[in-house]
Amino acid sequence: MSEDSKPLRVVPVMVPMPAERPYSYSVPDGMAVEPGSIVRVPLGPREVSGIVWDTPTDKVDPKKLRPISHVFDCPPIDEASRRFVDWVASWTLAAPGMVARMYLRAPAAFDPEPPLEGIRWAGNEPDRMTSARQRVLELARDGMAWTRSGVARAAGVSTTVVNGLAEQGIFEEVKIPAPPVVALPDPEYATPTLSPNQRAAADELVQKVGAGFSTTLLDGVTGSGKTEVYLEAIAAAVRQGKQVLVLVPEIALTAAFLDRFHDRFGAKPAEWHSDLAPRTRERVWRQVAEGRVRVVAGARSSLFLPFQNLGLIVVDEEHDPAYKQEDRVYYSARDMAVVRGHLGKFPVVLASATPSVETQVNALQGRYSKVVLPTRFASAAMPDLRAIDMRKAPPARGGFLSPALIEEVAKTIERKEQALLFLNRRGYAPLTLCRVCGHRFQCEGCSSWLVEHRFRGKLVCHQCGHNEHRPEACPSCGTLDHLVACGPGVERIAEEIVQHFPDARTIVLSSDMGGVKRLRLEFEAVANGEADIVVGTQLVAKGHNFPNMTLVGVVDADIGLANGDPRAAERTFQLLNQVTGRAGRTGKKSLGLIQTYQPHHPVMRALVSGQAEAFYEQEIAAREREHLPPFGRLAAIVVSAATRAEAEAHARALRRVAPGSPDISVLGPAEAPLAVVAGRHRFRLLVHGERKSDIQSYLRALLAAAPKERGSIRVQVDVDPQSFL
DNA sequence: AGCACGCCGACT
DNA sequence: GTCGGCGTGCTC
Repeated sequence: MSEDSKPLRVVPVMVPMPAERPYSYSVPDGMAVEPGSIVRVPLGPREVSGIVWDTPTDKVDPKKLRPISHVFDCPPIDEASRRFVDWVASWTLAAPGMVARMYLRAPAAFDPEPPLEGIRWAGNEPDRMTSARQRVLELARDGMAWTRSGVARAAGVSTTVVNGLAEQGIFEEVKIPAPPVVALPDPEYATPTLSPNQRAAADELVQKVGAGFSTTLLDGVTGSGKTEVYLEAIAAAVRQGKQVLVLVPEIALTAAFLDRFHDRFGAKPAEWHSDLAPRTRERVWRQVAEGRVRVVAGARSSLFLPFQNLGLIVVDEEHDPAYKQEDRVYYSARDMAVVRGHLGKFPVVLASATPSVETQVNALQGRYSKVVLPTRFASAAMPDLRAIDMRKAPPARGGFLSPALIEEVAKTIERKEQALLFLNRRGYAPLTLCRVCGHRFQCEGCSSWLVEHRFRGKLVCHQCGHNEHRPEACPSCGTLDHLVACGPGVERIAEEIVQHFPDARTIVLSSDMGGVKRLRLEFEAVANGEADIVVGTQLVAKGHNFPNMTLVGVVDADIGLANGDPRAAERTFQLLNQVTGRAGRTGKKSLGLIQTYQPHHPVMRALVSGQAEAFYEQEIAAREREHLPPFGRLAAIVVSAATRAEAEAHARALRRVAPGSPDISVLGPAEAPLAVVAGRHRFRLLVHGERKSDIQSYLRALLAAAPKERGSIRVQVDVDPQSFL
């Protein structure tokens, strides 16, 4: 039989690199691949993992074709996920290969988990019986398979006892299937008691499960019981045999959610986030792919897990800025969750007490359904909120806390209740300067001040992570002991608190205090009453209930309002609403005090009066007036380079080649507000279009006409930017 | 993204 | 005279 009579089978494979289309590979005889198969392919001088695709590619020179080297024994990436990759790539202008790469983040999981080596009682008895042997055999005699260490631990003996028995042929070797990372959730485990409002809301969500694509905003104040409501939707999906994804903005803080889920389903959901141990990470990935994991609670990257049968996504705290990824592929996990639901023909629930303006408008205009939970559940009362006008009630010299706030802290701890002071700034002081020569400590690589972290004795750049020892003498004039810290961070507030309340137990909670585990322990300790006063960054605003916390003080409510971000007011409202909502979650009388120099600012008024509607109306009207999202479209183009001149020249070049358009305009370039980050100088262009403009096509045309990115120049496109730094 | 190839400075 | 810096180009 002649070689060339066989038709050569060629398939497209999406490889994890910035290629615009899949590459073509030949399939060796006898190899079975299908769209979605995960394969190993040669790529240049190395081998990489890729996904067999199903969209046509350009004709490739047959001489270039190379064969697939290996097909993994792994369930294929499903059709909906493949279309999702295509869609995300096309929306964000990222290379499809780079989006596909996000599905391939657990290479060790492409092969099946090896079964555990186990033993089973073979029916024999040992020559001599000891009490330790007796205990092992008591367990093993029922004929169940055990691991050696498992039966040893259960019997309270050392594994040498088990091995000794094994040597005598008491056991037969068996393979035990790899155990599940989490138990199966049981939707009938605990039927919840819901208020009439919650019941109605839950019913509405449950109806949508299994009924095709829909997006629903679940809008309810902090403490109204949103979680219980969407857990019912999850139960419905699980009953239908579907997989469920719960997106959470900050997985480290979801211990409380995991517990509530366990109370409802008798098992925890699988977690997915960057801080997982590698082994766990692989097992979760694999078991999601096999459909063994039913429910995942995860950070935004869990959108790219290999679900086989996804039937519901819940986006908790949908307004949270942490859903926006701003490296490599720039995407909004909230928006992409809706896309994923559309492609997978299943419902998406967006939950928030303070929905984003975009989501509000989508609900108002009927694109999303809206389910409202108006009141706090059961006994939980809303905290009494008051603004402290810092112009009238200034703090003592050198301090940052007004007497009114300090007095309330005193009363709170006297009642044996807990107080929370919130300041969204890590470290001790955001700026250090020399009182003699005025020298300011700045990062060498960034246009930002170094933040003093007194606890660690370091000056740290919050932009690039650079840190140095805090010197005794000014590096500019050499004067000793004349460096002065300017402004407060949480550490400094804690210092002030300790001065006022030396006998109280004060704790600082900040994201720079270690990994997920450490933080969870700290939160647990606070919930158990092991602290009287908590000083925390925005970490404390997100999703943890402290039942005994009856006072929340916002140290500087104006922090987020100063910058030129169009979402500044909205963000501040959301954050402060969330943090003040930490108070009084179990019905005790509670108080929220907001220190501000702008007590008449619309944000403060909306917070104090509880009139969120009026505030949102204003925000929505302003967005509409200025044709800002969702009434218009935005994309940022950030040009960075090793020198300011290169970055500026290239940014200007992009501006020059920008096509004319009746409905799209280009603003800039302007130097980015953070002009230098990690040694790279940055210029920004802002592309602004009308609501219906095809901004992606416009951007593609612009980039196609752009001069080549030479030298250190990099161009990054951010469609629907959330940050304007 | 990763990797090799290729052309200019300080060293065993 | 070589080792190695990272600029440029390519990967089915």
